[in-house]
Amino acid sequence: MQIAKKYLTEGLIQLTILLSLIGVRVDIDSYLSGYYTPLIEINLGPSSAYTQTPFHNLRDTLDGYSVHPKCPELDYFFASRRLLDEVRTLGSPRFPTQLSAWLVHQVSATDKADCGPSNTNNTDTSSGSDGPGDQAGDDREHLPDSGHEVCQTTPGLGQGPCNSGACEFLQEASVCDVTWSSEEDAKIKEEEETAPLTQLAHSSTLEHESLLEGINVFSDPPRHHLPTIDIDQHWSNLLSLSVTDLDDLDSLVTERLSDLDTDITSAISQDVSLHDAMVTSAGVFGVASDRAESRPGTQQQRALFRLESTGSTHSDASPGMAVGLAALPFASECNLTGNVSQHSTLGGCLDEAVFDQINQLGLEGLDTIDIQLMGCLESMDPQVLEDLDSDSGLSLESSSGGPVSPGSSEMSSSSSSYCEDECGATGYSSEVDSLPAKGIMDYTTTWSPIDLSESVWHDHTYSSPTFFSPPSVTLPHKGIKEEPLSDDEDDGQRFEEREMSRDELRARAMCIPFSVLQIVNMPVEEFLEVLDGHGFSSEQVTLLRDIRRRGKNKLAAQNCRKRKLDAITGLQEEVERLQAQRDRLLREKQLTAKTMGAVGQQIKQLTRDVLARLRDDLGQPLNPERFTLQCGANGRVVVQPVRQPAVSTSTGNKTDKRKKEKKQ
DNA sequence: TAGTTCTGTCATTGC
DNA sequence: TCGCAATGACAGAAC
Repeated sequence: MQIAKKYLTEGLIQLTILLSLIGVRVDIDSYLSGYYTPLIEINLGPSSAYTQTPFHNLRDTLDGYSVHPKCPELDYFFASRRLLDEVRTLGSPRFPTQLSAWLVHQVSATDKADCGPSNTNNTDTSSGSDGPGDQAGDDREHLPDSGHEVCQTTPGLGQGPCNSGACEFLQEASVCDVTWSSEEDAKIKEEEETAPLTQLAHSSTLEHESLLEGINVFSDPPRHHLPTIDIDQHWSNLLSLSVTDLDDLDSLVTERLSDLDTDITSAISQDVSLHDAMVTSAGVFGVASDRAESRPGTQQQRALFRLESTGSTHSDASPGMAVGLAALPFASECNLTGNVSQHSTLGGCLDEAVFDQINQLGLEGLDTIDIQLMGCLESMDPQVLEDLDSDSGLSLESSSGGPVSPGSSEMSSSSSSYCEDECGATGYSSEVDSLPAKGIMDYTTTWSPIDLSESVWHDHTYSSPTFFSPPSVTLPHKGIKEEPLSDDEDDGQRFEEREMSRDELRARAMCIPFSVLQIVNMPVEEFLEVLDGHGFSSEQVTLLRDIRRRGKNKLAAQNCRKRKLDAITGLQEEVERLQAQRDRLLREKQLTAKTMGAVGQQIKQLTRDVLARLRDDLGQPLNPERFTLQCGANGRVVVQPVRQPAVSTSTGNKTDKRKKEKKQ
């Protein structure tokens, strides 16, 4: 029992180490490419109200629309959300590995029979249907064959010792990545057909491998199944793995891990609670088990509840930490583990380790955002939450004209004038900013605590527009704040006229049948054709040219200012980085000086000792003040007279010595 | 009321 | 030569 305890404790320490590594080493591109689909499923799925915000999808993926990459607020928000999402996404594919390790002792041989002899990822349909440990269920709930996948992916996690994902992980982590062969590639193609079934279990392994090796292997397909090994071998492999591959482990995590003690073993002894932990945690990641999450109607509620409970569980952490923690896969598991009273220590350690790592990544900003978001979410009905989730994107889109959010249809209907122009010819961003006031007032009010639409998301999207904008409006930015919309049409018209730009008014006054956006954005050839083909007067032509010039210059100015701000920001970051480097070098310098001083003292002492043992021609000990030891390049040590420093005060002594030497 | 910030515009330069 | 992007400078509005 003692041995088992030791194994389990150390093994869990290693698992925690791996988790901390997960928290640290996040490869964005890999996730975007390798896990893009699950990411989308997770974030767009209704089961996770917190993760539904599709901001990370806005930039590059939606119908040619993209938020301008230079928008600083967007950058910050996207970066934060993306990192958070990535960390959160780690849960579904990675946790199976951890779960497998936890369940090594749980599943008996009978389950093995359920799993089938050859397929390590089959299994345990009961666990699959019931969902313990199944994180893929949520992702695939929306899929027609979700149940099937759940059954088959889950097993890989909860299998017996020989087939557990831990086995695979252990072996693959230490061996497989290096010995990846073409033969396996062939198998990959076959298995890619059944990838949804096996990839989940494998993905965790792959990610761990990548973490260990510092290489992104997310494109790796599922591996073939490895032979089984016994539990002792698992743990020994795991331990050896840690020794060889985890040398660079963060010391902080290691310190935290030292706190793991009896609670861990007791936690390990309760596999059922771990199952439950995985089950309940699945909702957060969008990965569900059928048992716990089979009722779709309760999913959002469960997710929300889980978020709240997570925050309450970690009372020692800041609210933001707690909230952010809920978004993390391991965090939620920790939380759930902590819900089982005996596991609080482990959960706390994991949480702290993970967040220490995250904080080191500079993700503090996540807290502020997520605090606000969760502040809204927690106060709402789950059903409303679901809507708001999309609205969170909408508020962004409302400023950017993006088509993503469900509310966009409403937005476009009410303000189609600009939304048709997905270009984001956002020199006329003021128009876009006014959207919330027109079309989505309800959403705006709902999101008032964050109020992204008002001031945060100034959409200075300067990307070249593909245009089409409706005649009217270049609304000055201030327009939104000044004038609440009136339902009265006359008031609306007057408001519109009042908010029209000067050029728009001029164009209308000159009977120019083009909007400013059209004039500005149309290709030069088309513009020239318009000038020639419509029989405009010289005044009209001049106005058209001026409007086009001013419009383009306006965009250019916005671009220019944005770049300037970016440059300033970059320089500030560079300054901070250099200051930190300077401080570090100064500390190193001081340390080096100290070391040199100590070594010098040692050398002096050693020299004195040696000289004291040497005798001159008269048999007298050598005076350490007059002689010193010099080590030559060949390694020989010779005794040399001390050179007197050429100081003015010692000139007299020098002359005396010279006289003495001459006499001698 | 002065200072700050934001935005639009003009003039200029270089490609 | 023309179109355009980039940018400095200025002015006006809003806070």
